Amino acid sequence: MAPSSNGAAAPALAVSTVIFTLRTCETGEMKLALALVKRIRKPFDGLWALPGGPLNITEDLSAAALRNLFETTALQPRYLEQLYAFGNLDRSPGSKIEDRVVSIVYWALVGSDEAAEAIESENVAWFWADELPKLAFDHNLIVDYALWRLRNKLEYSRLAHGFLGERFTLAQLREVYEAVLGRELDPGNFRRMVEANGAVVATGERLEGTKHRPPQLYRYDASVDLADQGPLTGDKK
Amino acid sequence: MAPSSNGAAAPALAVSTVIFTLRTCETGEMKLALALVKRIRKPFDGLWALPGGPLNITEDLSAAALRNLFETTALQPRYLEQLYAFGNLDRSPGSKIEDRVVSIVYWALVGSDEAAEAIESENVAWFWADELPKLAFDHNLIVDYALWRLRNKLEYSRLAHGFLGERFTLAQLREVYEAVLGRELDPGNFRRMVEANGAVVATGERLEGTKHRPPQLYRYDASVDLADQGPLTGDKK
DNA sequence: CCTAGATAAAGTCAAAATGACTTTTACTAG
DNA sequence: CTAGTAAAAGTCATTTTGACTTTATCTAGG
Repeated sequence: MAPSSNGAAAPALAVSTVIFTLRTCETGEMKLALALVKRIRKPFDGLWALPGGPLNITEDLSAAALRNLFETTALQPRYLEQLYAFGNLDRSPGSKIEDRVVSIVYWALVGSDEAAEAIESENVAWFWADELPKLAFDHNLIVDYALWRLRNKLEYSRLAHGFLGERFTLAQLREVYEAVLGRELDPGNFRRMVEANGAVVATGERLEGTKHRPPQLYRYDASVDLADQGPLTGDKK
Repeated sequence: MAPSSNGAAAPALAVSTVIFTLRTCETGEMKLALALVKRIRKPFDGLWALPGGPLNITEDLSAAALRNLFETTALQPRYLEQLYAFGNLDRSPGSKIEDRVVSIVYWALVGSDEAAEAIESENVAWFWADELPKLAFDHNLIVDYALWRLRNKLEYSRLAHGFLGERFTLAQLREVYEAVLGRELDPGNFRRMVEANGAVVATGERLEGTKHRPPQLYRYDASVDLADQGPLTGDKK
């Protein structure tokens, strides 16, 4: 059961994370962004890559993802889910077989208000999800898959909450959906969908100071889970 | 990038597979079954477990899954997909931390005709998915999650093909759906759903020898993929 | 105070999808 | 020729969906 202890060579194990947030772009609309780090050694020296690192032997997989998320951005995510284990032989062309790494990749959502306080530096930066440069290793493929999962999950879960604060208007919630799905949604139909779903409740409060009819503030019903956390937290109905 | 080569202890990596098939039970109806192997050493000596083993350094993750599937049952699957990476610290209670194993688990579908020829022995056997004994490690949790995924994927993909031969009647296809979902489906509505979906085409041939009106034989439209194979094979629309 | 502009919130309506049925067809067995 | 069976086609009321209209409630500016 422990190949590394019987002398045979074993692939190394790393954990990486795709960290999503929503940020306001030049035109004023919300857009999906993700955090990348610049590589400072071979292979792919100088290219941007997903944050990640080795898994400590005393650390759960998700704990490793949280740790490297915190180490790179100084943030705690609102949502974290395992994405996929990437282990193809050709994912680091030119590397020696002894240096083979299997990456277990997580994806995370960070509140857009908090993301503003995230560390940014020469080597850590946010990129628009639809304008990514060529990334190191197979990381473009990984990001594409993470985007696909995010968009799919949004429809039948409370994922949007991962980007918003405790209280929000339906227009804000709709903005999140529009930014993630990349298309406009009809406000009336969106309201009907959200109200039928039942995961969101009106607080009775209103958001003041708009230059139009003040909207209701809503919150998520705490009895509904944020979303499917994988097999580890129950309730697959 | 390679923690095992810099002296720090690293968790070992293994690949396991949940192998599903459909078999006819005593009452004559199809039921979902899965292949298990009996453990012959500690921990969990004597309990049944998912087939699996270490990942060779020169082997892709899916190749390792195929290899251990073949080694235990002498079968090739019709469908193979990565399920999840299980790496919790407490998944092998009583084991020493140095013996920690992270398992990347795949799930596979095997044709019901072929499954009849699979190896069966004292230590390898098929179990009904709804009548499993207590399994080794966290394998009951893993199987539950695999079942959940199977049932969810069935609805929007051609997964059922994984259990059937090239040509099949709509009644046979419906039987697969009923066995996997565990409930009866209306034949008329099922036909309408399948025809609207368009993944299945009539061959023009009929199945003779029934004691009623002979049904059309259908096949899957080859231009449609069997199902989502994860991020590695494109086409997430 | 009145009006224009904005968006919230509610409502309308036709088309499409769904679930529960019925009818007709084409075979086998006796 | 008849009964039994399941295939295949069709019916129908309900629900869901997408596109759209109307009304309500605020601010800003005259």
